[in-house]
Amino acid sequence: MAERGAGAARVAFFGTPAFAVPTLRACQSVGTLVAVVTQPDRPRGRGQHVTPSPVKEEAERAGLAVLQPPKLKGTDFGERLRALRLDVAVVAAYGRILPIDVLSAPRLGCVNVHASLLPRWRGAAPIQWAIASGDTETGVCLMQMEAGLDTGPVLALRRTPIGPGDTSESLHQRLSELGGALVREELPRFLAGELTPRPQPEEGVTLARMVEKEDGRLDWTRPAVELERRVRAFVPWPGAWLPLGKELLKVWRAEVVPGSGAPGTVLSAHGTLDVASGEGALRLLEVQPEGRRRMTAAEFLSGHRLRQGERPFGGGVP
RNA sequence: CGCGGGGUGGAGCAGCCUGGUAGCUCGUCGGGCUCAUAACCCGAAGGUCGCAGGUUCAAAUCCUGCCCCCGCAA
Repeated sequence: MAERGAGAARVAFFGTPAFAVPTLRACQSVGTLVAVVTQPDRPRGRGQHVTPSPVKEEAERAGLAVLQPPKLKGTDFGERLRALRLDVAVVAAYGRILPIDVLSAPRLGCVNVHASLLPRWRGAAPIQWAIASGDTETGVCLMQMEAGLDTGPVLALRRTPIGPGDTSESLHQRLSELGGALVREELPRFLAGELTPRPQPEEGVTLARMVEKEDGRLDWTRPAVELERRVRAFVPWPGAWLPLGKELLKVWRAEVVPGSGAPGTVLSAHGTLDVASGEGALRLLEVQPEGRRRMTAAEFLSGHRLRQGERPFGGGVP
């Protein structure tokens, strides 16, 4: 079989959310995109309108063929991919596990763009858990996929620091672009056989499980530093939140301040809203009651008279 | 037609069920008090109650339609 130049490489792309779009564009610049695979249009958002994925929208703008198989496992999809005589498939946040027959369909297999420094944060929500855990550095990995979840050898990576002001939104944005750059620069080298797959070490494996609504609940018995990280980690979804009467109060921005008291106790309600935690206090800077817009703590306090010593947000201790 | 909350002086809210004088906290302006202050006192300005129609002697309030914002869900 004759060597093909990188520009002629036959590439398939698997991806779904906005995170994957820069990588999709990178693939276009590296080879010939034979197929773009994304999740089926689903009811989304308020009103539950059936909406195409960001990747599908981008692919259609570019006039690329889009495939939206509802199922991969136990179908002939692997076979259909094989028929495309692919050199490689690039996967970025596709959102489904690829079965063996799909992974082995391209000549060089499938490579994945993963938003963490593997083996740390394998799994669904690496960005959120990196922030929530207080990591000071993260990055993107280009890895060779195998049957296990994010277990394959790493081909190349890019690092980026996590700043004290980073949120999942800002990191998401940065890593998304870094992922695109990674593929644009390293995929040609992979195709040329210039990259050495490095197996992931056994040490340091962590799993970034999918984030649930409940993960956003602020537990006042925890240290304030941890609560503040959750605020940044779970923006924009599920958001850090507190029960307030029968409703939810979302916390968009907060900072750690000195102070102590029974967890959940309001320490200050004069312009600033400080609440005692298990260690230190959390100053709520920007909040959002259900059905209302985001507002500063001072605005919130104008209409919700809270007093020092109250525990309006649940105690954290039953 | 997925479920639900909301749009009231500059800000955040109450009032709506049970139509009948536009209310609260803050801010703004003027004055006073205090060594001082997130303090306190006195006074003032500022509102087509999202838009349009309807019912009524009378609509922020009841009915209909529309616009906009948001939570749940994903």
